Amino acid sequence: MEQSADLLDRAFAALADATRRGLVARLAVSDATVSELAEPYDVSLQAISKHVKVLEEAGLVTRSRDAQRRPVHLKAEALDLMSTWIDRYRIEVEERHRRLDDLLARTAGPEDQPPCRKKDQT
Amino acid sequence: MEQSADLLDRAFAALADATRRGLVARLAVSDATVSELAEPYDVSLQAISKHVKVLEEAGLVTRSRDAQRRPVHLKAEALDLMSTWIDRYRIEVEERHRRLDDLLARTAGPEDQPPCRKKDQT
DNA sequence: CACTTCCTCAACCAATCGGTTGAATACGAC
DNA sequence: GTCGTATTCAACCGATTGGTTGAGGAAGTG
Repeated sequence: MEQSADLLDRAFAALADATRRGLVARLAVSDATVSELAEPYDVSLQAISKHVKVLEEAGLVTRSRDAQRRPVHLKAEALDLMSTWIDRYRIEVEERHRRLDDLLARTAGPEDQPPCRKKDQT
Repeated sequence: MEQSADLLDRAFAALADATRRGLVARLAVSDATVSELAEPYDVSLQAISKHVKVLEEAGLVTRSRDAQRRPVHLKAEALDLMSTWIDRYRIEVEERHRRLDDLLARTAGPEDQPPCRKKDQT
């Protein structure tokens, strides 16, 4: 297995699939076994098992053992890592946007202003 | 809600690549052309152009036209969508974790605690 | 007009992905 | 031990991905 891939790579890739996002949503409510997770989906149990493995390798879930069962548990840490990454740049660009709007509003005040293209807001 | 599923797919997939995350980080500072974006990377210009296209189809960036240049602009909206999705379940699982800790702290006080099987409470 | 710059399209290739089916493992019950 | 349940492993397949090279479009300059 290629272990060198970044954790963010795998975390984002893991959530790029609607089925896996569904599993995460389900696991946010409570831990569940693979069989329980597979129940709402019209795919094989092996497919869900693969999905859980992807989530596990992305650090999004952990699995313990309880007899034959392998209850899956959602971890907040990887979600936290992703959220932090996104918010860093989201805030940065929103901040930049706000400053640009300020500048435009300031310059457009007293003077006669040619049609000034502000943000392309629909 | 379901309309955004496809967009979430593409947004998460877009950020699953370290190069594209690098482009987003660069674009958070300021808009840039494809050539400028490609400069730090040791791949062809076409490869970066493809990456930008992926970001665009994920709704993460827009492109305008300025003579020959196609300046790329980072949009906060898609980042916001992803952040919102993640935080919903991140908070949910953290909340659940906190409640479990509370329960354990409360119950573990006076009594000696046998391994307590907590089944799915659905 | 030709020339240059910036960028995209098209074809191709190897690797990965999401799904399948079939076999194998791990555990508890009988 | 055998049986049943839960889960994973292995092999395969079609589609997608990230990269390449080569050609070409779009716009400003001499």
